[in-house]
Parts: sequence; C-alpha cells; structure tokens
Amino acid sequence: MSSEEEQARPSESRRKLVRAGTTVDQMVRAISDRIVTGGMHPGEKLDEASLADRYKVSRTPVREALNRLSAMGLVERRPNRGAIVAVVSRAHLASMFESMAELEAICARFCAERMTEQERRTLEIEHRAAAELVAREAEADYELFNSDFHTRLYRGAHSPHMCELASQTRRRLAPFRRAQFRFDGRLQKSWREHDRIVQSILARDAAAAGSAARDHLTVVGAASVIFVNDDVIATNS
Amino acid sequence: MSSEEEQARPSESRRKLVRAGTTVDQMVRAISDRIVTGGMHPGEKLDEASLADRYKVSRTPVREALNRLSAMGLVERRPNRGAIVAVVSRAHLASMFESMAELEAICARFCAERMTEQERRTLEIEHRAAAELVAREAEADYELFNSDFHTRLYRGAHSPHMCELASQTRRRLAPFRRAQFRFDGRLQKSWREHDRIVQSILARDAAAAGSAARDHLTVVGAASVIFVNDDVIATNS
DNA sequence: TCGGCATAAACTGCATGCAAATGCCGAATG
DNA sequence: CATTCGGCATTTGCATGCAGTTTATGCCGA
Repeated sequence: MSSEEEQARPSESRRKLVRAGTTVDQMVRAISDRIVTGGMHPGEKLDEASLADRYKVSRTPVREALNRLSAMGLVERRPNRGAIVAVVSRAHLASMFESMAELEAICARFCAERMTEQERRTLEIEHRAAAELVAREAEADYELFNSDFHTRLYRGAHSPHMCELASQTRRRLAPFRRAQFRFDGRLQKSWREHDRIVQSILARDAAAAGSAARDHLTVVGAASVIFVNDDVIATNS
Repeated sequence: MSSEEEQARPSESRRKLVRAGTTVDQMVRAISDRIVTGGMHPGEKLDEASLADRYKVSRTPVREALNRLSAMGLVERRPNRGAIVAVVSRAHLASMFESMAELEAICARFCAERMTEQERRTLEIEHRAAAELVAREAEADYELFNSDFHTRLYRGAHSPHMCELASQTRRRLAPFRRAQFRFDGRLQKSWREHDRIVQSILARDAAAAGSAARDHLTVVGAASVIFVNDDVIATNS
C-alpha cells in the first residue's frame, strides 16, 4: 500500500494552500491519519527526529503534536523514552465501545427531554433525507451523515460537557470504526436503528431513546471489535 | 493575599529535591495549583514569557505545560493569541456536575453487576471505617476517604475507559468542589448517601445503585454551583 | 472630537543548539 | 560462564534566537 501521499511535500506548502493553520495542527493530522489508516501499528516507535525530517519541520512542532495525540489517547508517551503508537488491548477497546454506548444513551435521553422544536424538526428531516442515501447505498455519504447524526445527538443533549466527552470518545474510536459500513446490509440496519432513536426522541420517550441508542452502539461496537481482532491488534508488535 | 510562595525558587532546585521529575510536570503543578487555589481568576491572561521568568525556566516547558493544562480543560488556548485561565460559565459548570452524576451512576450500576467479592468486601469495610471519621468530624480525612471511595467506584466498574472519563471529569471539577464539606452536616449527609450506594451495590441492585449515585452527585453539584456563584465566577473579569 | 490607517511594540510559533538521560555493547571480574 | 560496571551512541528535554502575527499607539484627515 502506498500510503506515502503525505510525505515529501513541496516545501512552499509550509504555510500556504494547506487547509488549516498552524504547523502543529498539520502534524497532528498527518500523524493521526497514519495511525488511523493503519500506516503505523500499535507499539511502533514514534521518534521525534525521524518524524521531523520526514515532514520537513523541526522537532518542536512534532513534540507538541505528539503531546496532543497523547492527550487524545492515540499515542503513549514514556518520559525520556519517546512515544509509541498507543496499544489498546481488546478489553480496553471493548470498554471504549461500551462507554460510548452509555454516553450516547445519556445523550439520547437528554435529547428526548430537552431538544427544542427546531432541533427535533431538523433531526427528523435530516434523518428522512438519509433514507435516500441508504437506497443508493452511498456508503461514503452515509458515513458522513452518520457522523453528523451523532454530533447532533450530542449537541441536542444541551450539556456541553457531555457533548465533549462523547465527541472525545468518538474521536478516539475512529481508528477502529473504519470498516463499519462494509458489512453487508449494515447501512440499512444502521438507518433502522437510527429510526428507533429518532422516533423515541420525537415521542419524548427518554427511556426508549436511551435503550435505542445503547443498542445501536452495542451492535456497532461488537462488529468493530471483531473486525479489529483480525486486522489491527494482532499485529501489535 | 501573599500567594507568592512558589515564586523565586533558589535556582539549584531546578532538578534536585523537587518531588517529581521533569520541569514540565513542575510547571503543570505550579500553574494548576495557582488556578485551583484561586490565585488566578478565570479569563486572566497567561503570558508565556512572564510565567517563564517567574519560575526561572525557559518558555518551552511553559508552553508544554499550558498545552497540557489546556487538554485538562483548566486553561484555554487561542491560536496566536495566548492562553487564558479557562472561563467556565455557570451553565457549563452545571453541565459538568450533571455529567459527573451520570458517569458515576453508570459506574455504580456496573459495580453492582461486576464487582468481585474481594472488591465488595473492601468497599464495605472502608465505608464502615469512614463512619468513624464522620463521628470525629475529621473533614480533611473524610475528604481523602471520599476521594478514594469514588475512585474505588470507578475502578469497580471494570471499564477502563469509563474509569478514565470519570476520573478526568472529577479532576476538572476539583477547583469547584473545594468547600464542599464546609456546609453544615454535609459530612453526615455524604456518608448516608454513600451508604445507600454501597448497600445497593452489595445487594447487586444495579438500578438502585445508579440512582443513589446520581442523587449523591446531584446534591454535591447543586451545593458547589451555588458556592461558585458567589466566589469564583463573579470575579471573572 | 472621532474614525481610519500606518507604524511600532509585544507575543506567539517554529527552528536550532546544547546538555542530560537512557539504552547498548563490550570488557573486566567473581 | 554469568554478571556487573563503565564508556559510547542515540534520543529526549530545555534554552535561546528569529520570524510572522496580532494588538496597541499615534498620526492624519474629516
């Protein structure tokens, strides 16, 4: 696999044309992309100097990026001994999915109780519109919609901190959710599960919304943990 | 107020005698201490150069410390515009306490279902022992026990990630929970609330444990938010 | 007197250099 | 032959310097 598309950027791109600002941000994206897309395996060493000259920047922004990634849980930093790609055990991964399910359950409950009329309308409209993506089997687009859907759920809970926790956990799970929609019929199943959540929210049935969201995530989690078993964790050293 | 006890350290202390290793760690502790103990007010500017020469280090470790504190949610970093002590609105603070309540409810539920016999025994024994602290009105000691109690709850859930989320949120709330036990009779109330949680867990009644934990935190949160209203938030600029 | 613009000061972000820490390898010793 | 100690190489951690960006100040015109 030629995953080297980011490597030898023409040096003029240092601060022009590249989407978002600061060099550190770029490094965070570059490194996390490589980890997320499987370009680096858990346990692999991330040496500052190598990364620095691989991306043609100095060690300082690399350091900062590694720190941020460490805060995000994607890499592990050992004092004086460098950083490695975070090793997540199957148990820990399962725990993350479990937590995600619980967090979304809470958000869904809050949504049922607290969403404004406006938010409910938007939620329903967007959800209905997504049915078309399912029919077309537009996986990439659906994945995008899916992301929005969940974000909407976090926002609708009207609890900034809960939203933050959920988003954070979701980001951290991203690497392991990649092939989620590759499973046959997963698109349609996902939509139906969403439907159950949406209907419960619209009916203001908090308990039902909670269970629906929990079940939805539990299914996704199980699928992903199985997936990971064969593909990522097995290669951890 | 002479809160300048940390300022002009003899320079030899750079890497000797100071408890834990790296300069960055010291900076993190120093700055977070000042924020947590009210030495700095929300919104106040944290200028790298000033901090650097206040603590007689270079800007680099200060930068790293600010980044970590930003990840912890204690300071806010604006690109190219420096860092300020995080401003938490009353709404956001309430949201944090609410989330904390939900997280602990989940942990308590899991504890009821998953704790080992050993863990249950320890939980009960420690809890019983704390009754003595209540009788003696040993506030400081009880506060210590209280911290352990909650940590035990997070651990007992047997979900590493949930434990992490709970601990993280708890740390972040620390600044606002300071005077929690100053309220009259709070010690005894706290113990009785703990008792309800413990009994539910020992009875393996997940639902009851969840509600008990949620109620416990909801009370604490309400008290602290009120407290904050008069003391911290009002002085934010 | 007030608003807009240009210049200057201040501060952040990145690069580079140096010192301390860790890990490795070989040699000496029990 | 195994173990431990010391030097060497690599790598992290911190200091400092420079460049770009933001913010403050002052000047000019209306």
